[in-house]
Amino acid sequence: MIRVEVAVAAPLDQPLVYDLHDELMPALPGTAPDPVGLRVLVPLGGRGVTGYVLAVVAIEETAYTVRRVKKILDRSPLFHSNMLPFFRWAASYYHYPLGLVIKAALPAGMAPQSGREILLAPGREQELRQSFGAALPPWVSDLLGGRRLPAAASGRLLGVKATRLRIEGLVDQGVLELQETVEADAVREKIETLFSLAPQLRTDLERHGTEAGLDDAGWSQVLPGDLKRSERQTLAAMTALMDESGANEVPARELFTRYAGARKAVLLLVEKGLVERLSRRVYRTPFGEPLPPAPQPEHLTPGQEEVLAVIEPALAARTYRTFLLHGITGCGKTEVYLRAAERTLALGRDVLVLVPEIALATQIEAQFLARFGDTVVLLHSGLTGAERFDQWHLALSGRAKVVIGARSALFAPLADPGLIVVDEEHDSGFKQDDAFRYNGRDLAVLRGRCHDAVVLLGSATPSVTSYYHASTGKYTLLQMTERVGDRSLPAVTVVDLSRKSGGGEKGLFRRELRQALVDNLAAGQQSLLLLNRRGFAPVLLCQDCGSPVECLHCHVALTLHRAQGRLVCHYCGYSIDQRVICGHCRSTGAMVPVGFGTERVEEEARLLLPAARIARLDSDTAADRKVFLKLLRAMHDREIDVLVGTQMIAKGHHFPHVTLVGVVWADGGLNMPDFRAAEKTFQLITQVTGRAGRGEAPGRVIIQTMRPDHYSIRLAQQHRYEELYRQELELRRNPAFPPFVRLVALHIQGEREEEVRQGAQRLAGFCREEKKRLQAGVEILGPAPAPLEKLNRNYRWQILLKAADLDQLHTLCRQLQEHRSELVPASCRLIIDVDPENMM
DNA sequence: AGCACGCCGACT
DNA sequence: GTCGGCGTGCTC
Repeated sequence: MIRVEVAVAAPLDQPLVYDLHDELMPALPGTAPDPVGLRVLVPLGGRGVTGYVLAVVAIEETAYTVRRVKKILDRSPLFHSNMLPFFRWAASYYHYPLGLVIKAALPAGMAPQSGREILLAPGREQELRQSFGAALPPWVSDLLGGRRLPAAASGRLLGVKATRLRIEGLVDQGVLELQETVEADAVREKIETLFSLAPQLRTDLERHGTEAGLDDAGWSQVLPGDLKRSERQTLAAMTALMDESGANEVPARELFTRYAGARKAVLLLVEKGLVERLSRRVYRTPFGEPLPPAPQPEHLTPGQEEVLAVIEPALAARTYRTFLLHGITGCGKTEVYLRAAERTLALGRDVLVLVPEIALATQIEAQFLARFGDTVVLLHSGLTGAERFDQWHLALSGRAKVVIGARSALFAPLADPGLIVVDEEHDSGFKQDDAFRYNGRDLAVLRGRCHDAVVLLGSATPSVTSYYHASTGKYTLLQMTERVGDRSLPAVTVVDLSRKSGGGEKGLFRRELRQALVDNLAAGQQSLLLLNRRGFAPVLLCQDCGSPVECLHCHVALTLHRAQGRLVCHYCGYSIDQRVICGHCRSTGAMVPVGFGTERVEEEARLLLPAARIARLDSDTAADRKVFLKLLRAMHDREIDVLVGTQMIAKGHHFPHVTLVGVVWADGGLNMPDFRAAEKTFQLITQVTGRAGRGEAPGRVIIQTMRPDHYSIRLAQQHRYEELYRQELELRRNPAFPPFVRLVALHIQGEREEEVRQGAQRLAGFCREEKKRLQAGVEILGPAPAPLEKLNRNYRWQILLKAADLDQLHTLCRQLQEHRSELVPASCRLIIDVDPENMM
């Protein structure tokens, strides 16, 4: 028996100690296996939960009774022990329980809990039937029908008080039984059956066979005489298939497709020892038909040469270092990533490539696949559970050397990452906004440090924070200022929407943009139209009383989605039919759409360009990855003239035939209560601007805005990143915002308004006292209702903590955690958001 | 997170 | 006087 330390998949801030008994060990192949990294099912209170073995410990005396591990859930560890410092650090930095950090790091659907199945005791049908009388609930009928109730259904029944008592009563009488079970993992490995010829038969065939296979006479020399026709045909099909594939075995599926009679016959052949049956793990792959990769360039640009000359020695040194690669759009950053990856693989180390969203994985994936073939795996939420599970195992087993993926791929089980690339490092998509609020980019830097790896952060518009780190020497700055092939950055025109315009200027497009769209279509070129808001109109107003239609669960206006005929809440997903009656004045008068979204842009574009092929790309149309890929491909094949979309069309895509980009309304983001509003606006405009003129023809960009003089728009127009950075630094000095201070946001949410408000006030009061006690230089802002005060039925308040010294914030957060139960009622949730990205 | 235990209001 | 509501605290 050994004693192990286990992080359980529950919000506990301590690992727990369990005994691992020898009789569970046979589940593990090999001698003296190291249990670290294994999943185990452990008792916790009255149930069984998944835990992760952290270490073998030599604790003898304990103040509590040590319980024993119920079950080992894996045959081999799911992560290398070298990941543990990383997990631990992430847990303490983000004030999130270690067990849940590990759960988030592993593929989903692999943290089973124990449940209870209800079953009928033998011979007690009568009593069960009688106790319910005439009207049998469906579950009772199921039991009488000889079925046992699976854990999920049983859990639902036991959750209802009255039913629970009734069931417990029947259990006491011995009519029903409860049986503890563990749900199976949602995903499992896939095993394929293959058949091969027995060695003896194979050598015989080789001796007698000819290139063209055996004729009847040949077969009869080799084979026993008493074979059925179907057996002979099976062997013939097998040899034919093996000839085609050049392999020594035939997958059962292929064999049966070729010759259906083989299903039975092959079993006879196995019995007779002529054929052998094998099984082999197959890895389900998510690679569809890849986009056509750009060919590998023969020469690197001087800019690429220059930065690689710095990166390569750092790779060879095998020490931690972070580079910030600031390269303008179209300068060929991807090629730098590819060369750096090549170098890393040559050193025998692994490569991790992170992109902010799945859409971009597709582009990068095509390049990496073309260059590195099947050492590449993909990990992101667009994969099915089974695919992700298999891709994960390919990395774990060391067969895959390159992992490409979104945020969560950061946890990929590569044994020895030597290079971690974070593309579009400024993108807020790296920040996860659910319970475990980590920033993928920041954790990538940390992981690099843990593995002595080079971290390469790339962007055309680096985040102010990263650029600041580069200026202080924490990161090394690399610059690329020339576009590939000497292409110039496109000319950008700003159109002032606030100026009252002359006749014929109704609608979304002003004269410049209308004309440009018409001309560009006539020239046979592609155009992009960006508006960072989906739907048809963001608000629907009652004509009589002027009140907007709001979400039931959130205090926000519903967005009209005309294509679906529905009003949709963009925060919680609630939706109703668009034919509503005003809830405020009950007027049945008309409801008027106000404002505009991508659907409306698409509609206006169709009116303006009736002959054009127009498509829309936003999270409504691209919800399905297949549809998304189809749209991208259609764009590449020039089957689309005008692509309308949200920021999704702005990021990273290489569209060589786009020569016009129109930003329909650039100000949306500027009105947000977010100190990064200007930075984000600059990034979005610059990114979308970069989509124009990536091919032979030069590009042109038209930006429509109400605030043509706003510095973020003016500087984006002039391609002046450095100036934007300097402006932002000045603005953030006072009042202080990152990078000069670190932030932690405390979110308190719950269904009862008063409790949330009071909890928030107690929390803020506690913070102020602790600040005094610790003499900390922490600034405490709030409590204040969150900008979206009610969301998903929850009232939300927040407190913002600022400090120049991060350690002081961490100390304060730890104090908070400790006194959490006294401060916030159990009905409210407290979320600690370290380095918040989204201030809403 | 879930589950057990313990204290108060509405009912037999 | 009991049942069942939910708030409080613990889990190796």
